[in-house]
Amino acid sequence: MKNKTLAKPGSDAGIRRILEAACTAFATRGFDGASLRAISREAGVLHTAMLYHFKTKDALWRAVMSELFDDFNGRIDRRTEEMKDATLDALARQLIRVFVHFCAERPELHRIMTIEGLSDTPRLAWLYDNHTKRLFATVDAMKSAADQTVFDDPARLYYVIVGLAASTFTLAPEYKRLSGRDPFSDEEVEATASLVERILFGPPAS
Amino acid sequence: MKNKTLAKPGSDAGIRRILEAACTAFATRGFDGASLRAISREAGVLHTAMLYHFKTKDALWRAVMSELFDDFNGRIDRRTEEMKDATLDALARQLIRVFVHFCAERPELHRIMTIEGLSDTPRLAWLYDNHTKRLFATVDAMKSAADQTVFDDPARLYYVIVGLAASTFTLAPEYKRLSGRDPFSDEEVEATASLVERILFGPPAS
DNA sequence: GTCTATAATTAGATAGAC
DNA sequence: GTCTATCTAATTATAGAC
Repeated sequence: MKNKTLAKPGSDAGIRRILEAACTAFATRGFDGASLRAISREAGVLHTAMLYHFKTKDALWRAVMSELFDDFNGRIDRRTEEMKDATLDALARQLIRVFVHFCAERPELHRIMTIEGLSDTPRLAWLYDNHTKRLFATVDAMKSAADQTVFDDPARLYYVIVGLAASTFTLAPEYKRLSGRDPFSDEEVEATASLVERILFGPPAS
Repeated sequence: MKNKTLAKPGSDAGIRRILEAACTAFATRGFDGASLRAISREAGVLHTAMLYHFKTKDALWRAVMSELFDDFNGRIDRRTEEMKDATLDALARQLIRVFVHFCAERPELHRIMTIEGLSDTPRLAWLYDNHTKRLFATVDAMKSAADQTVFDDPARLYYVIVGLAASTFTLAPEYKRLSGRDPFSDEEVEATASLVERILFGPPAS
């Protein structure tokens, strides 16, 4: 037992704070631009404590990505379960909305995906094997709900969805300058969701 | 006159090689990830010679961006001049194709725009004031050619165009893994151009 | 204009006391 | 598990000989 206090010093809350700070840092400054020292300062721990928990910068980055994807996949799975009796068209429209709302709530995932997709690194290979493949499969499952004469290829459909659904959130600082609006506001998120839904599946039936 | 030889040692060709190497480096590894020493090694010059010509890393980055945008704007202006007697619909379709082909030929521009759009830095402010505003104006001039019931907002239209036209080239390493295809091949570039044209303006009249 | 040398800072990572 | 101290290497940038 030893002197087990209410909350272990930095173990639990500390690790969560580290993951949060690392997530923000990797998403805004990229893997190279984010320094372990800056992340640890933000999280309020020493950078040596961070290295004790995560061994290397690479391992910290992978932990961040796994946490983000677990969150996303959980939301997709729950909505799919809720809609198990619905038509494919209704399911696809709902999953697109889950996707857009996730991009708005946690833009870090697609920011990091965008940064890492730019060049062929071991991190991209790891992402592809561990997470991108599954995300792609989720998109692929929706393909027959979209207009087959326009979206005939699953890889292209994937980039249409990501490009349309994520870009105003991913590039929020630029979007704010261009539009004068906050892409994370309720109205803007809804506008994004309807735009993507309409382009992919046409006007809603209702 | 002094001893002016045929080609000055590194002035002309050297500066072009530096700009090329810097362009590639900034686009694949980001501003922070691209080191002056790696760029100079790639360009075959000493990093001190580079600093002599460009003073700072920031100034080198701005020179790269201005060169890229000058190239792009020149192509848009030339095509606009060539089409001065055409309908707006025909002009808009042509400009979209210029845009897509430019993204395929020089993916570095939108790769760097994507990296810099992620967070609010002095570089983003500089980009916006010096180049993005004009690019946005070019897009805005095309807006009445698109379906007004779907693309009612110029800022959203901008991100639809960029998201659709650039993403397979910008994220080429990821796209290659997902699709097994080379996005820069003639067939893929044409497929991208037709997809964007179709989504924005509908099936071609001819 | 080019090169060597170096300043000044920061990076990721390790060792060892506690 | 945390903290101090430190190692090695890399970074941007400058000074000054040629």
